[in-house]
Amino acid sequence: MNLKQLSDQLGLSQTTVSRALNNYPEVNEDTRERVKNAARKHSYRPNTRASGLATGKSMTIGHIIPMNSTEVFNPIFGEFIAGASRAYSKRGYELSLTMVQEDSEESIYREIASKGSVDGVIVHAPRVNDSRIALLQQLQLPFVIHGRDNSNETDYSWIDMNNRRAFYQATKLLVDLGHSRICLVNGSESLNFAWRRRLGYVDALDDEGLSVSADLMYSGDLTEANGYNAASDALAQSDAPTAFLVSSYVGALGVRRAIHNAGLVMGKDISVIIHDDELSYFQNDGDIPQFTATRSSVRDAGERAAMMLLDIIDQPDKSPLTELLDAPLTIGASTGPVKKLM
Amino acid sequence: MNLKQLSDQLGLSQTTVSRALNNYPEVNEDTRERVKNAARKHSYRPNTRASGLATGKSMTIGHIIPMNSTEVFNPIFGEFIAGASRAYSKRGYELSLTMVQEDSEESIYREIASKGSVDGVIVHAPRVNDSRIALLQQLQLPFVIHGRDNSNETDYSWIDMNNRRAFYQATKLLVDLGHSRICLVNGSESLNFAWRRRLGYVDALDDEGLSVSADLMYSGDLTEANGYNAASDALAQSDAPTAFLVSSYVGALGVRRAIHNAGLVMGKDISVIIHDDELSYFQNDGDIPQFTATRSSVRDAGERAAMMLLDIIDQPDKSPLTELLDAPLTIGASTGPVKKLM
DNA sequence: TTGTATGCGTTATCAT
DNA sequence: ATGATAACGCATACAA
Repeated sequence: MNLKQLSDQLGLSQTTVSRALNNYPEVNEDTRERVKNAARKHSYRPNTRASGLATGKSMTIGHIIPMNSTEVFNPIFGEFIAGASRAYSKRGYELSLTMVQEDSEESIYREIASKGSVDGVIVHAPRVNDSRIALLQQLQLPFVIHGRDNSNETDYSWIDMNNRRAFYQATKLLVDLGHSRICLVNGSESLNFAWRRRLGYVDALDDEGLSVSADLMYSGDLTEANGYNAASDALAQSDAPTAFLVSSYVGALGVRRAIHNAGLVMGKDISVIIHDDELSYFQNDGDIPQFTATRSSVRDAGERAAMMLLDIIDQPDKSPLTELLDAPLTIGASTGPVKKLM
Repeated sequence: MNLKQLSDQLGLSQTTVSRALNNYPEVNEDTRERVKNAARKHSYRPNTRASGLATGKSMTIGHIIPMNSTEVFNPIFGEFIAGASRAYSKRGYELSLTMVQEDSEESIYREIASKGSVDGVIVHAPRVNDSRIALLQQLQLPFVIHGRDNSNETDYSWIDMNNRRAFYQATKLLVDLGHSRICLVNGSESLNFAWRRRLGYVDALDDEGLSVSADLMYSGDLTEANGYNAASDALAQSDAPTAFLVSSYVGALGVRRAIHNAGLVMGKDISVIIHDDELSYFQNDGDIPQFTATRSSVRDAGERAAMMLLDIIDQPDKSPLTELLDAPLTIGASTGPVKKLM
C-alpha cells in the first residue's frame, strides 16, 4: 500500500493524506481522523526511500565500528549501541552499522558521505591524533565522537568520561592503602581512552613520589586472555606488584584467574581496581561489589551521544556540544591494605 | 556531486553515465573509462535513496535484536553481526540494526515490512514456538533465522548449530568420566537453543540410566552473575554436583568463581564443560584450552547466515535453505574423572 | 481546508 | 553506442 492507493481509497488527494499523516495543522480534524484510521487499518507506512528523497534526509544514523587487525569485537560497542538505539527509536531514526578495517576507514567515511545514506555518524574508539575528525569536518557530515582527541577538544562534538581523573583517583586509593608496586593493565594505548588512563596513573604515581616502572605497564586488547597473560607475567617478576589497575571488567577476569593460579587471594594478598563500563553481562554491583571500580555506564553514554547528535542535526548552529561524564570510585571486595613482608 | 552534474561535466547524458558506472555491456569502453575516472575523481556515489527508489531495492538487511525484560545485551549478537557485516560489505549491502522490546516485536516487523527500508531480515534468538516465522511469511519479507523453531524446520530458511547433539555428547563425556550429579547451567529455556540443549542433556542422562533432577537444572540470562549464583546454589546442596555443563563461556566464568569460592579446584574437584561460541574477547584455545568445550563460531554463523539471505534475495526460488553446523567437543583443562568419597 | 504540479536522484524503457 | 523521457513514492510550493 502506497500513498496513491491510500488516497484513492479515501477519495482525497495525495497531498491531503500526506499532510494529515504528518500532522500539518491546516488539515480538518475529521479528515485527519479518517486518514489516520485508514492508514492504521492498512498498516500504511511512507516508503523510507521516497520520503527521504523528497526531504533530503535519511532519518538514519551511521555507526562505524573499527575492527583492529586482531579482529576482536569489543562488547563495549554492543552496549553503547544498545543505548544509542533507545534514542533513535524515540525520535524516529534508524541505525546503520558498518564494521570496517582500520586501514580502509577513510574511504568508508568518504563513501558514506557521498552516498548520503545517513544524516550523521557516531565515531567510535578515537585514537591518539585521530585523522577522522578533520576528515568528517571536511566532508560536512554531522558527527559525535565517543571519546575525544588529545590535542583539540573545542571544535567538534564529543561525549567522554573523565578517564584521566578516574585512573588518577584509583591509583591514589591504592597508594593510600600502602601499595607502591601497582601494575596497569590497559587497553591499547594507541586509543585515546587508554592513553588518558595511563596519564592519570602516571600522574598519580608522580604526585605520590613513587616511581613509574615500564615493567608494570601492559597494554593491548582488553580480552580475558590478555588480562591473564599480563597479570601472570607481572606476578612472576622478582619484585611483583601488590595491586592491579585494570581497564575493563573483562580484562580483570583474566587478572583474577592469574591471581588464583598464583595461589593468591584477590582483595587480601592482591588488590585490584577496575574500570567498570557496566556491561549488562558483567554486573559488578550488589551490596559489596566483587571489584572496587570506577564506574560509568557505556550504555548511558550511547544514549546521550545519540541524543546529542540528533540535536546537532536539528540545530546545527548549536554545535559543537560536549559532555564529560564522571566515573566515581566505588569500593568493592577486591581492595585492601598492602600485606607487609610478602 | 550528483548524476546530473557529473554527466553535464562529461558532456554525456545521465543515462550513459549511469550505464557506464553500472557496467552495462553496450557502453563504449573508452567512454566507460572516462566516466569511471571522472566519478572517482569527484568521488561520486549514486544516492542510495534515489537508486533504491528506482530499483525497488534498498540494498540493506535488517537485524532485529530482541531485548528481554532484563535489558541485557548479549555479546553473541555483536559477534554474529561482525560476521554478517563481512558478507554485506563483500556484496554491497548495508546493515540496519534495530533493538526492540520483546512485547513490541510484531509491530516492529510490520513497520519494517511496510516501510520497505530493508530487502530482508535476520531473525535473532528464536523462541520455542516462535510466532515471528508465520508473521514474516505473511509479510513476504525474505528472512533467515539464526536458530530454528521446534515444531517445523522445513518451510523457512535457517542456520543453526546442533545444540542437542553437542549437549548430548558433552553430558555423555561427563558420565563416562564417572560423574552422575551433573548440573546444567543453561540459557533462558524459552529460547529455542536452550530448550534443545536441555533436551540433549536429559536424553543423555536417560540413555545412561541416570536420574534427571530438577535441582540440578538452572536457566536464565547467561551472565557472569547468574552463572555464579547458579553454581553457588548447586554447590551448597547436600548432594552437590561434581560436574557442570554451562551454556556459555561468560556464564562459566561465574561458575568458575563459585567453584573457587567453595575452595574447590576446577578440573580436579569439579569438572566443567562449556559451549564456546568463540567470542573474540573470550578465546578458549591454546595447547590446552582452559575449558573443555563444544565449539562453534558464532561469527562464522553470522557470515553464513548473511550469505544465505543474500542468496535467497537473489534467487527466491531456491529458498528455503538450511544449514546445520556441528559443534565438536574438544578437551581442555576443566574436566577429569570424578573424585570418589568427596 | 483541499488540490495541482513539481522536484528529489536515480534506473529503466523506448527510441535513434 | 547514446539520448530523451518516464517512473519510483513521497513532500511541498503554489493555486484555489
